[in-house]
Amino acid sequence: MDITDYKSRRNKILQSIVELYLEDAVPVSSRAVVRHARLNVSSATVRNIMSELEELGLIQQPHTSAGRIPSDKGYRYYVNSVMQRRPLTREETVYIDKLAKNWCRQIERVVEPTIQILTSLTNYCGAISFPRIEKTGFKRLELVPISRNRVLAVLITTSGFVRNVFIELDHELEDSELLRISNFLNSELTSLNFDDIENFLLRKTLEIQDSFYFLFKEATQILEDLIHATHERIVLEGISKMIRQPEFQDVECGRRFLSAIEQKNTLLEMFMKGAEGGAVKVYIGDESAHSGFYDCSIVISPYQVLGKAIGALGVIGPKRMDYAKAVSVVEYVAHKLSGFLDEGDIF
Amino acid sequence: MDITDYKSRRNKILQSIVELYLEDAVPVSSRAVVRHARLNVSSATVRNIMSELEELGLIQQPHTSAGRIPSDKGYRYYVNSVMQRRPLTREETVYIDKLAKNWCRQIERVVEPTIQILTSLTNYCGAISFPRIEKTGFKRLELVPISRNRVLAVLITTSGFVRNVFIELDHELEDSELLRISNFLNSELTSLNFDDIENFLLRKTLEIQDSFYFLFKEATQILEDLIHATHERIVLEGISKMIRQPEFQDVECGRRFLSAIEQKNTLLEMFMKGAEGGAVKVYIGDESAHSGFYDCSIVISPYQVLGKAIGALGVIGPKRMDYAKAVSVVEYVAHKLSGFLDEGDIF
DNA sequence: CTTTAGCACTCGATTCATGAGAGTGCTAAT
DNA sequence: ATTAGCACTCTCATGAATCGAGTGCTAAAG
Repeated sequence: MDITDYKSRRNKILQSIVELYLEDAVPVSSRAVVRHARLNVSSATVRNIMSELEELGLIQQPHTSAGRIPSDKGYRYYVNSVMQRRPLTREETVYIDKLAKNWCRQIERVVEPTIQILTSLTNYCGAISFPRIEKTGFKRLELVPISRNRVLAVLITTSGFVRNVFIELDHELEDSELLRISNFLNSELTSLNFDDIENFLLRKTLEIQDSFYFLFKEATQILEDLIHATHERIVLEGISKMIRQPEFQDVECGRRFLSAIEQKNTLLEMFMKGAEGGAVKVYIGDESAHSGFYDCSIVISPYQVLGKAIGALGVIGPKRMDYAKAVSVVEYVAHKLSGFLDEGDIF
Repeated sequence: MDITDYKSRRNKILQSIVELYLEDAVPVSSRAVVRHARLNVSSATVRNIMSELEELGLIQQPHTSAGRIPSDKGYRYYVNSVMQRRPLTREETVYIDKLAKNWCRQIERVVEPTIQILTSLTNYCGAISFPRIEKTGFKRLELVPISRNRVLAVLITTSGFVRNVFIELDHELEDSELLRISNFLNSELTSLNFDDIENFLLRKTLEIQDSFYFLFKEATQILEDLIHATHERIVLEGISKMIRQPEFQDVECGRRFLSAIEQKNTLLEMFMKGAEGGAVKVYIGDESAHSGFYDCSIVISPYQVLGKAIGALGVIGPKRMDYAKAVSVVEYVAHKLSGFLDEGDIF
């Protein structure tokens, strides 16, 4: 038996351990591996290999004379090198497509069906961060005069989302002046990124002619207010499904988890990080930096508009999660959502 | 000793039992009552009265030779007849006033600080239902043409909230026609209630002159879309605080609770009911109709605009909650929020 | 040299008995 | 009507005994 055969058998056994543990949340014995992996060897042989795997730090024993469970390192190795991508089943894609029909150009109407997909299909917590307006493009601005020095600013982004904010102006403005501002911005900024817009405005401030200066200052203020109006947000659901997972039988473990997911800032930060780069990311246990997620793993994918990540979505499950399935679902949903957002050009 | 003295002593003992149980979540013994209620009688006397209270169904024993805990009926009696209103402390009002400064004319910006107040001050779950637009008044409508047959409708309500929706028109409309529609609606509907508006439109449909008919139909469609755009919603936070209460030591109990609060529909329904009438309502255990809340009590108050309830806010705590405090906090916050909404006339 | 049958050993989980302690209910005395 | 006193009940914590799943090691077999 040459070396690759030998290695592949070891992988097979690791795979069995991960998958059996995923099913039952009970330490896996050598006999169970034999049955599951259909290797034509005895449990004693498997035991030998298992102790190698343990020396490598890929699996561990909760106590002598118990079966083995994967270590964090073991999960990592499994995800990187052993796990096989499992394509979604027909039912799953049908279900996703059905719920995705409910998406429409209103943030809440995107968030809710999406989370529903994630939680129902995985039975873990589903989460999605709101699209970051700075990463998306300017489409159109309307200024509705409300009273002497109060204006309702309505902003439409390239992906078709609307954001509005009441603005107190420093000076009273004529309706015609308001119109001049919005015309100016609409002509200058179309399709610019908000990141770029802030630069653009700064640059422009220097070269602007005097008569226009006041208006321009107001315009800048309005845009700034709009861009920073809604602070970043993240929504998460499916707690009750998650808490039914056997690891949360332990009360303390459950409480730790609940505290962790209520810290929306930390969660959001993690999703921001998950939105960098293009691919699905998997954080296993401690890798997610927040100690409350020690027993969990997180699968995150960015979603994009015109190739630019503007947010992230994913699932938070027990470390013992069905990575293959989670990755497939998250990936597919993110892809589909990105497609939807790209069609946002409704003009 | 005459009968009222006798009754008052019984009440005092019930009160002690409720309050001691509130503190420690441990069945209350006769000795503890003696100490707490400062009655100049022996524990044996208290024991006699306690067995009367038990016969009345106000308290119960988890098992022979344990102390007593209040029954649902006991809590009810306590809330109705024994509990003394406790005014908020200086710190509490200061805290509330400080957070209420963050309120502004954007629903999310009202919801979040409010929930924060409720959860921090009570250590239970805080919840608030979104304002129901049907119960509030029409202030202003803007129609922004987006493309040939697509319009962004922006609606401002009397309490200063904004709602917008994209509308696909059945026919292409000129900008001037759009203007005519919005002018018409703005002049006719000002300050009408949305409930009334739907009637008004129905009535008007019959007497409208032909030339205007098409526009009018479009207008009706737009308003309908706006009114029903956002489905009712409710937000709840503070789960991790709640789950730290000793009754949720029991895993099953915690899971039941978590399942219950994830059923947003049921929760919302309850809050709708809680928004009827003007006063704070207390639902104890089973009274809240949803079995998942069997171990919980709910304190709800409507919040109003111009005397009309448009939503509800409250806390969900263990049955063994500090009713006096919860009622005070919920009442004060609801009152303050109503005041804020009444100032919504920003024109 | 690899594989395996066999067996002793380990350790968690379960069961049962025991005792302590908290609290009651009842009775008889005040 | 109240209370001291006491027997009784039930939970909870502790510890011993047992069971069984699973391992690691050894020696034999392929």
